[in-house]
Amino acid sequence: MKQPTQSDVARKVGVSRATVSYVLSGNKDAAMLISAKTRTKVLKAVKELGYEPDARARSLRSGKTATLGLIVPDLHNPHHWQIVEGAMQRAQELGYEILFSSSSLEAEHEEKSIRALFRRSVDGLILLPNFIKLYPKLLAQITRQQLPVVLIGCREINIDCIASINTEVTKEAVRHLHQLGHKDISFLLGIENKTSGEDRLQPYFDSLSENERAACTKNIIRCEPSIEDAYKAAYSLLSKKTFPTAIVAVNDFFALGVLRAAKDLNIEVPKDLSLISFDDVLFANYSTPRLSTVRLEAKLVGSGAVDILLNRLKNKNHPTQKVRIPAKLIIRESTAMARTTTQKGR
Amino acid sequence: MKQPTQSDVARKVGVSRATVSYVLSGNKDAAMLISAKTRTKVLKAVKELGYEPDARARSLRSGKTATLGLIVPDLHNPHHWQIVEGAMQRAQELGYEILFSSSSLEAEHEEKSIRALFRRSVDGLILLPNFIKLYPKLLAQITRQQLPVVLIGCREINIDCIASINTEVTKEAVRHLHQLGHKDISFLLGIENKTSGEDRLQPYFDSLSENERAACTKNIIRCEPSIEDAYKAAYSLLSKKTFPTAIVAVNDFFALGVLRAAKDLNIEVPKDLSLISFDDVLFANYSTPRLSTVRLEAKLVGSGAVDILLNRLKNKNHPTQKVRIPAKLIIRESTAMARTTTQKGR
DNA sequence: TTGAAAGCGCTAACAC
DNA sequence: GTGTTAGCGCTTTCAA
Repeated sequence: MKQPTQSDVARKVGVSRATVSYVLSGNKDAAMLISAKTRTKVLKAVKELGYEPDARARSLRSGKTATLGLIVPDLHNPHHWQIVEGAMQRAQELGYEILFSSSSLEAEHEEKSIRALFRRSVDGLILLPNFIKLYPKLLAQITRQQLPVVLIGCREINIDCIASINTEVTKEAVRHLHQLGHKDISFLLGIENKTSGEDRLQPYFDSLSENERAACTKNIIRCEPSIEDAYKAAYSLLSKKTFPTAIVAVNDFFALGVLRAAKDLNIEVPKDLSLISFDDVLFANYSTPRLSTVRLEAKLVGSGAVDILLNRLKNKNHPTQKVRIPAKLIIRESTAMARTTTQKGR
Repeated sequence: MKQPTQSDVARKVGVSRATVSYVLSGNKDAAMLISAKTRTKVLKAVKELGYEPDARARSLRSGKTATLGLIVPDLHNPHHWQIVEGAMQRAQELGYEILFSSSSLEAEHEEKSIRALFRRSVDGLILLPNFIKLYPKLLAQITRQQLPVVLIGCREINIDCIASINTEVTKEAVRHLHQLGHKDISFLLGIENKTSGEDRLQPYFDSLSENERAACTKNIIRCEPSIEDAYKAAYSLLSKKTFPTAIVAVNDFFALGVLRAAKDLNIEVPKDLSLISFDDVLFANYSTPRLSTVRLEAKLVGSGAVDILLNRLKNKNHPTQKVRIPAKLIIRESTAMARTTTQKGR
């Protein structure tokens, strides 16, 4: 049995296809023109047949898809899920759908994903880019076709974007650590271009004292973006004779790896080591110790991106929108007064 | 500037649209018919113009969409993400796309999501159902249109499905606990119909001794599906004068809540309380203590679902496929010998 | 080896 | 108020 079409409905009621279209289209001007009697008859037939309008045909004709594309780098990081979740919820509220794909941290995938969304003719794109700089051609195509894009993370000029602002709050985090007496603070983040978080490096650096900065090179630790890699990096760092009194981890996920490494080395957090991270994912408040972290409001970023994109769709000439979501330092249990000896205090 | 169409390419090369179609279609019979010279000319023009075939038009005409629908109940549970990830990866490998949506644990959403996928004319559907029993009409429509469906979790007769088999391994988990001397084992799971895991209840029950079963009613704890709810439920359970020596939690997420509640009540896991859960999500191996858990191979379930669905698409008359992915008990640090006193041992 | 033409299911301008 | 009709961009016979 095949899916019923508009014609089936029209035939059943004894009206033309256009009438059915008018009844079902959200278009109010058109809907007004149909008599109540006809409308109810049509609606009844639609129900009986279980008719659903074909979105492809509809959008092919109307030029609108009511669909937004969303690409995130990878699915391992809960932070990205939150963004997706926020975007999907908001889109559904507003009658849009999200076509979502992940680039799996591969440049090639990212390009493929974008092309796929092109083919499906999305009305607009939300991008959390990793590699897009590598694909100027693609970017050129996006602009050439005037496909509205909003970027998550504000880097490019003249493109709508949304991001949580970490600059001030990162400084605040370091200040918090300083106030607790920490003078040797490491920063753990992902390989460049593989994870977000580069934006937090500069304010971290800026907040350090001159002395600290001198030792800084050895204090910036980079690792691959899995929790296991973070664990290993932290393990190796904390195995040294002298290790920092505090670590700033670029996300809660990494923090979990650090926590575990500390535990395995019999280093107590926060007594022997303070730890502060970014995201405030769900489990941050349930780990032991609970994580002091910077809440990034990822869900808001996701939903905000949808709002910006829809604004842009309504008004092509709107000036560039740059939305900044304030991040917030949440102090829980993973930060405390710095230990005084270089070695951990037993 | 508008997206270039097939005609633009044809015009540029000086051939007909059909020729362009032949060159680009995966159809080998057709592709063979085109001279190498023409082909390269066409391909060159395609590149120059940045032409991408319109998937809507293509599928409208050909009747195929190369798109699969996937619906999961909610996005909070990492288990579901793993399924999505597995499915997306496999689909991409095989040249299919996944249209993914979440029903946010709401029956109404679930229905809406399915309808939305209908409209987009997916070739098939992968469903992790919560509420579908409530929508016999929808189910009727699915079968009426002969839309291939694969269910995650094997309940319905005569529909393709894939699931991890928990029966034996759940018994094994309880046996493990028994061997450690546990005689008072609670089971923490979600509200019926809101989370998966019902399948683990019966084997748990079956594994209990008669004595244990007598006390069983009070030992089956249900809560809403958030980590906070699990925390509260565990907190209240563990606050009682006599509390179980072991808890089986329906997923690792809940286990985290339990762990935290125990910590807050100064109950040591595993010394005073053993804990075993299901999923083996990423962080299960990084919590303190590391979680003893049943690995559900969620990614395999996701990719397997895609394989089953594509099999079905190739062969409508294939007998019903019921694939079972063996689950595996992973003993880590959250289980140990039962404490001997009813109270926790200090 | 290529081209012409029909039509997938729908919307929107126009006619009645 | 409702019907007629011309495509949206593509694939796919059939004919040349």
